[in-house]
Amino acid sequence: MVTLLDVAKKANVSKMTVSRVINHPEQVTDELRELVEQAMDELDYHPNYVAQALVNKRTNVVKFVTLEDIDTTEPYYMNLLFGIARGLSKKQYAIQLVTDRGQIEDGNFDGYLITGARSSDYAFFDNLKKPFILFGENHHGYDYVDNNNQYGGELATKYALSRLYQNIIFIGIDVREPFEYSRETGYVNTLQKNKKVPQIYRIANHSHAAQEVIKNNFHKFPKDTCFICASDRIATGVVRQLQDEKAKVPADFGVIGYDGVFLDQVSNLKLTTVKQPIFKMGELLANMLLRKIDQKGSPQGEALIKPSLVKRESTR
Amino acid sequence: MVTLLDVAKKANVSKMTVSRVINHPEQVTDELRELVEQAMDELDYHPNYVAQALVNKRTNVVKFVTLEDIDTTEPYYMNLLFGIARGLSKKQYAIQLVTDRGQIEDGNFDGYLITGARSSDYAFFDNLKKPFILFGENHHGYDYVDNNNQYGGELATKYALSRLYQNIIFIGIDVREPFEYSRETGYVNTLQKNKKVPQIYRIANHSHAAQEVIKNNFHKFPKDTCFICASDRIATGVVRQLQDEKAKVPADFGVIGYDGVFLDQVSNLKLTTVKQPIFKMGELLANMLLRKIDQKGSPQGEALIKPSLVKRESTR
DNA sequence: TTGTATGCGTTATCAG
DNA sequence: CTGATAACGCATACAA
Repeated sequence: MVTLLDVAKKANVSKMTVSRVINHPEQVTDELRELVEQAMDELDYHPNYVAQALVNKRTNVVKFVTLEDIDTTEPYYMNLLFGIARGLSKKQYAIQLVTDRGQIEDGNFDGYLITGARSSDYAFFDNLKKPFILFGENHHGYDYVDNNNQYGGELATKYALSRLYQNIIFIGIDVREPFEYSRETGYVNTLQKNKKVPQIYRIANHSHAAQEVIKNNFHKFPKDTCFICASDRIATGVVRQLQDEKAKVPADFGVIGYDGVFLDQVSNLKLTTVKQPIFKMGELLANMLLRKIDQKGSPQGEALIKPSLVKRESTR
Repeated sequence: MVTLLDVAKKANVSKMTVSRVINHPEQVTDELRELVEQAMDELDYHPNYVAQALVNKRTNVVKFVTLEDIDTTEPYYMNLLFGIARGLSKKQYAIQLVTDRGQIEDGNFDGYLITGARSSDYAFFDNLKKPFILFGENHHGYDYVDNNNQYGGELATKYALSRLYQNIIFIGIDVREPFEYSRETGYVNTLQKNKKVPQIYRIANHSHAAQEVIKNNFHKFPKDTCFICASDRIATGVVRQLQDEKAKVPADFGVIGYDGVFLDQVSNLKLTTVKQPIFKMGELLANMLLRKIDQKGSPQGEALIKPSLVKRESTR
């Protein structure tokens, strides 16, 4: 392994000069700097992150915590994780996935990335001793990253209107969480502006729950109805049941999903959906946490990223 | 932060004794050992892994490399990753996900976990300077973990026979890789033993490719046929197309998938499938790599885990 | 601007 | 069996 000292010898300087070239290049003369940089190149020097970490009282590790009890096979999270990994890689940070709740405080690490947080978890956050960023909007002052859920709701609703569907119904998730209300708000606002009456169903986030609600209420849905769904899971169930009812999708009935990860593409009909830039969100999440760690825990605020509408086969 | 020295003071010993209690407890008298352990308890001492890593010339980081060009949203890998995380957590190891091929040698780490390797990658492995374990069978002497693919093929085929399907057809993936051949071998052997003639199609691993092959050949398939598929993706497509052909599944046609992660449950018909214990495989993968690192890279051999058959709605 | 000394928390080595 | 010392690679504080 090539160390600072090796470089220092080669460049005929002390190892501190080398260290400075790396961390505070402005403090060293151009002449020496170039000499040192050349030596680093020739020796293919790479800093030892472990040694840096030790002296900086850092670990270069962050924990990824999934609070939601969900199926971790949900592809959604895989994308997020890769985005996070990308963000962390710039500073050579590594991830520990927390699989047991008991591991949350275990070991050495510099901070948390937390996903699947519910309002009921807020008390828990206040006891955390290291900096953290949430994935998912909240309005209690915790730093977070999310897609702009309200904007997403608007996007879907406006598109349904533009395709001249006459009745626009929202099929939401029955959780009392900000992300859900924000999507609904985007839907409601847009309808009101267009002098239409909002109509909302709230169900469990499963395709069969969606099938159920369509089955039970199908007689109430006139032709030219578009369903704005709060997730692709729900949208998949809606499409499936509409087809079972021999309804024509997308000619008579439209369906718009939300998320745009994997599920939207395995559905029998490729879904029109509000796509979250999950990878990018993961990257941002990582960047924010690293900055927060650098700044010794100072607040980072919120970061909302705009989702986009992907037009496919479930709308006309 | 509580250090060795703090514990040492409290226990009135040198820090070396404390260190020994942790690493070589047999070298210290019972009396002192208990004293030290008590002090550690009272102070809630936890070793600093970074300092350990520095002195041991370790990093406590392993890289997770996905060579396959696949959609990283494939849920399969999420489970694997969580299994790996579990395995690594015992020694407080962290993961770096490699998203760019260029990052493979970047930074400091102790070894690799490699998935999605193809035969064409073998040359690449020989240049790796750190220990690695492959996920996925190979027969070139590289250490690996996989499910027992041949056993899985047998399992599916035997079950189809036991359900009295008369024709049993294998829909495989058109890659020349050991995992595929092993699954096929399990199928072929079982049929031969039962004096039936094997029949194999090989297609791309996509549901629409599966739909295609069923569509084009449907007239050749008599009632009482069971399709043994090399993946749940393929099985999903087969089911969908059979339904489109108005064929009765599972009464007249059976379908058995392979993998048992996520997809098998979102299919319209819940799939009978050969389920891989992915989480466990991930854990094993981590354990093997940690052991290999401990043993300075000595060979670990292969680890085959038996898959199991999950009986659901796509077989009678 | 550059170099020297010191310490981060741990473990190996060797002395007692 | 136990303790003092040095070392891992780097960065901060201070001196030159």
